[in-house]
Amino acid sequence: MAYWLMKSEPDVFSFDDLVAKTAKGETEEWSGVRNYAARNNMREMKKGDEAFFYHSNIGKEIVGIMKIVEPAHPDSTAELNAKGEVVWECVDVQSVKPFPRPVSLAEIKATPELAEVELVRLSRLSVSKVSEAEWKLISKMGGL
DNA sequence: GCCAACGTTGGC
DNA sequence: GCCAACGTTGGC
Repeated sequence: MAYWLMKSEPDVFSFDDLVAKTAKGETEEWSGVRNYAARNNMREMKKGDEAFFYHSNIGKEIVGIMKIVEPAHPDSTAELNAKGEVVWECVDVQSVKPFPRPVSLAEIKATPELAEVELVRLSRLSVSKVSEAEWKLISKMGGL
């Protein structure tokens, strides 16, 4: 099983929004990603993989865990390219559980073991990889 | 509001 | 295929 981190601006779509959807038995299509590196990461995702939910701009903290319920499929919101192909893809997600204590970007940056985490190293990438060691440490910092 | 980092575009 | 110009993301 692989681990990931996905960003969203909470005033657009927050972790609470995802929790509400999941409670109703619905899934969320992680659409709108228009970056090849992020798309390639989504293509690598498998059903059952878990991902941190990060609030960018507002909060700047990891607030919970979600899971991949459907692997990458064409993004219904994406326009076709000149050849009529779908370039952009997305995965479907549901919430798993919130962090009892959100883990801020400042905290992550202040933790030497997390210096290489892609959230910090590739700050503009909206879908990034998290190693198992990083996953465990951040979960612990979040109170899980 | 500014700026660094990075991706994309387009001229050559 | 290179590179300058420009646009976007996201932290500060």
